[in-house]
Amino acid sequence: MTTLRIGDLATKGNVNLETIRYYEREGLMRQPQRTTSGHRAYAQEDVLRLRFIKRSQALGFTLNEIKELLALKVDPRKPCIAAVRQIEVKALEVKAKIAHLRAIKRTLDKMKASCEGRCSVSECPILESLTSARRPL
Amino acid sequence: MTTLRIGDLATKGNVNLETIRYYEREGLMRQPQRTTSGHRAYAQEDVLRLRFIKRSQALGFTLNEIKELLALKVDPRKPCIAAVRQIEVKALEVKAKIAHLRAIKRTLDKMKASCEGRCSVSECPILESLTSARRPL
DNA sequence: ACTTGACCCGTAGTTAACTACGGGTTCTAG
DNA sequence: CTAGAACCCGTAGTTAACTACGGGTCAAGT
Repeated sequence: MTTLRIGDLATKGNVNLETIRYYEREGLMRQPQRTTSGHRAYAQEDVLRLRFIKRSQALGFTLNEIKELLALKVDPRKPCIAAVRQIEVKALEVKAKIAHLRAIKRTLDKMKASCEGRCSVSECPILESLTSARRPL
Repeated sequence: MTTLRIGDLATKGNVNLETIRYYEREGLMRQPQRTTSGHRAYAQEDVLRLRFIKRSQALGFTLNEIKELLALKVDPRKPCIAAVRQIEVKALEVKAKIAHLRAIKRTLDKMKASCEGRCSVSECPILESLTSARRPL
């Protein structure tokens, strides 16, 4: 029943106060009630919404994508298929990123193995391999 | 022996011409010779340098890190141990990123498995799990 | 000679996601 | 009652890595 000031919400959500104002401008957080003097008065529900945003972000969603996820929740009777799709798409994206990073890792490991650090800069196979782009990653 | 104009270098390096000017400002590309009229005249060597930058970038190095790598090459007699270190550090960074993304992937996969897309938005375990941050990633 | 494309420079805009600033009100504790 | 924290707003700055713009000069082909 008690409302939260923006500073309280920021503390509860472990974010900067300015971040909340920013999310409001971007349409991620809704416009809260205001006190007569104009201060923002948040409901408990808004803590959950902020948490939703932060958790989604931790899973790799951009703020725009999170906005889409939040839009889904507008009508609670709607089926959630769109949310499932978003998760699937994101999972594929993450999979692709992992594959890319693994390729990079393999190359770096090979480079590392190619030199013990005792040759001179002009002969170092590592520095040489950075110049010759045999296989583009 | 023939020199390249900035446009030629851009084509050879497969980058935007403005990118080369940017790299010059940032100290990644050296100041090239100039024609009497002030146009940049690049040597073949500069193609290699540009390639070095691009390949390093593809391996996940930031421009600042690349600047360090390039600085190593100033004295060709120096040992290359610093380059090896940089590679090691980057390999660890990439490893950590992969681990992080894998954790995210597992969570996304679990979420996906938790719902078939036929429930309503208000009941969907996916959307619920985004609100309750049980385990921070 | 003329046109058109390439180049020059400094500066400003782009993206994402904040974060900070400044100057003015309001709330709260002592 | 007053100090100072917390809030208000709009705007500007941050980071990385470009990319674009505008207004002017230069080079190359017909």
